[in-house]
Amino acid sequence: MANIRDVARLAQTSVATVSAVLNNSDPVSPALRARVLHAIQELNYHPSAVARSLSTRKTCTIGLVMPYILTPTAPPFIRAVEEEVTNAGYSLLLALSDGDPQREREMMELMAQKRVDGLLISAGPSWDDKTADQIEALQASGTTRIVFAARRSERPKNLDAVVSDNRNGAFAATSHLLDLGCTDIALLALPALGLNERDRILGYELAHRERGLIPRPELRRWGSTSQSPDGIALAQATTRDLFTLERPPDAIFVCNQTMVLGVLQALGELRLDVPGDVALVCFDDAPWLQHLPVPITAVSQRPDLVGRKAARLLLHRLRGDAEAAPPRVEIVPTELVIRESSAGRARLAGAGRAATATARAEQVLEN
Amino acid sequence: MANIRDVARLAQTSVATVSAVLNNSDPVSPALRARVLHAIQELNYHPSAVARSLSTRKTCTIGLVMPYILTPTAPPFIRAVEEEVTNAGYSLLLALSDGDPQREREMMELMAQKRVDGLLISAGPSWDDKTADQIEALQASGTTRIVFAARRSERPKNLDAVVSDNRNGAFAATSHLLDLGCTDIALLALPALGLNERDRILGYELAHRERGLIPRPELRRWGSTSQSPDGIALAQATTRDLFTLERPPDAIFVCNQTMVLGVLQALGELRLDVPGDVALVCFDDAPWLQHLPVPITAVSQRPDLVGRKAARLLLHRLRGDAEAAPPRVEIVPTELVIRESSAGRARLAGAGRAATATARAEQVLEN
DNA sequence: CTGAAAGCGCTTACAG
DNA sequence: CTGAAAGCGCTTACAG
Repeated sequence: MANIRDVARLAQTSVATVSAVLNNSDPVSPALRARVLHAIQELNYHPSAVARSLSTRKTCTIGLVMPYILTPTAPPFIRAVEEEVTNAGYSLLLALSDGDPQREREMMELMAQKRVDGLLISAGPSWDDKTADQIEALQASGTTRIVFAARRSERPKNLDAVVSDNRNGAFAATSHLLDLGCTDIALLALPALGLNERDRILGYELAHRERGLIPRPELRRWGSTSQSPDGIALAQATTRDLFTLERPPDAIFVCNQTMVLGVLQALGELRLDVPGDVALVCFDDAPWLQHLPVPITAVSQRPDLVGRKAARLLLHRLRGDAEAAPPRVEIVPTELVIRESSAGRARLAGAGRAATATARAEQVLEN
Repeated sequence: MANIRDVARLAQTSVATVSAVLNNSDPVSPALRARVLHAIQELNYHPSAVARSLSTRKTCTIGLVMPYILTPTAPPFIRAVEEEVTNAGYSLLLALSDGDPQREREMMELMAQKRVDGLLISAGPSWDDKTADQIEALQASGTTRIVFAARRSERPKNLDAVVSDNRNGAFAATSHLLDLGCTDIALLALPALGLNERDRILGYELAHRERGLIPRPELRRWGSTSQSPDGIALAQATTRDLFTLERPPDAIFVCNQTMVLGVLQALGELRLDVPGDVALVCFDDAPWLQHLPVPITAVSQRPDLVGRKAARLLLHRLRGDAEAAPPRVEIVPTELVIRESSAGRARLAGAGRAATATARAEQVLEN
């Protein structure tokens, strides 16, 4: 493959001049520039970004390390990050850790060796201190700017972060159910390993506490993060089990979309009516949730905004404008989109639990 | 940041030796190796992959250029690619063109400049000759090995490719509906820009032709690739329109998941029963499709296998084992998963179109 | 405006 | 086993 010297030779000039026309760094006479451009064409020359990076000590590459891509929020998140990064003239190096802390660390080390200019990290649910130490060392070495995106962790402290408002989303969902008069709200939670998961549980509890209530412990159940049939089956079994309680729930707050399918299946088998017998709210929205026979109330997230803001924050730091500004944690609002699976209950209360309602309510509450 | 010379100095040896312990390329005495390792620790040294790449002329990086990530098949595809690539010691550079040929070309040029060892390309729906020329030049320059993945194109010829069996998937779906006695099968197609889209239409037509039938032209409608509410609304409007025909369809083959929501919405409004009045088959499967009140028959794809095989093929070429072997086109089979939305019709035929069926059939036909 | 040369941080014969 | 040196392909003062 041709290099810059070949081009210089063919254009009868020096490599410095070729470099100048390549980067518009120095003025070059039109005639010479034309000769150079022609030589580039002729030789099918593609300047080596590798050599350029070695020389400039910048790779124009952003790394993104995240645990999963098979979640509903991952694709729009990645899409937004990629868009921002590309528009700023950077490339995106993607690494998926599958939630394995060991892999997470290896991937971060690799990103460091590849000398990415910035690193976007979505902390896996099993994020540990060893990983945090590594991040701190990386950050301290001063070569790579780091921002938590979508999933942060308490360690390291002093790291920029952009995440969804999980707590208020769960708080709004739970408050909504309480407002509707539900008294026994089951929580189908995700293993509380990460901050996101814990914040959803916290929101559920705060909504109760605010009214001087304490949710019954037996109503809190653990689901699975798995997007596969296992996740569905577990939610189904758990729901069945909830209705063997002496005092079964009159509402269920489900912490992810996959589990909703299992819950609905179980409720169908038990011939329980939504929302007549049980109100339902889901964390995270999707088109199909609103096109079900009984549209499901959902906490809608904006993973695209999370990605966009995280990328912009990182890029902003990289430009050096805010090099040493104090770390910033941005919380992207979530929205409660109220649909029949919960709202129908208000009407039913008036009508003394008439037949399955058909009218569709769709209001939006912003946090 | 410390470099290899700093390490050599601290360990009181030469850079060649440090390099040797870093790469296990040459035997080094245990004592010296320990000194080197200690110096590396001490200096928090991360060898520069950039410098290494310049020297070795290999970046251990694979590029992936694809149009969309917001489709149901993209995430499992990317996941599999990333996994294979990572396990082979490579990194993944991801670029999303959004289907814009201009961007597609810029991204490919950038990948070339970054000197990726291999390139996985998912041809956008608007793939044009200019892009094909560029690919050919890239391939000819001999630095980057290229494989079409998930979406190929007729040009350039002689390129490795791994794609889903769109044609047979559509063929199986249509044949299944014809076998059930459907005579007027509407096709809700996607704009026929890419090979994938055209193959689905082709499969629909071949199934008819095999029986000496020719589908009525007014039953073929164009939907949208959009995953947004627009895509749903268009499918909804189109479905309504289909039932203003003098002779409306008794089955609909829908070419993607998003459109199914619009179709179901329209059928609901028209108070048409699935599968009693209209049988329904969807290209591409999803968990929620089988948990709907009437589970939907679907052509199930294996985007993960497509990604895995494409990555492996590329990696295999890179290892040089099959450097110059003739190009290979792998077609990954699709499966028809038969559910109530079509299978129910067989039973109804027997029962003289009784009330909505409730039994669930789930068989699998392999192509 | 243009050109010769040092330097970015590695690897890899090559000589000892 | 170990060390000095050239080379990978750029950029960037620096001198003309």
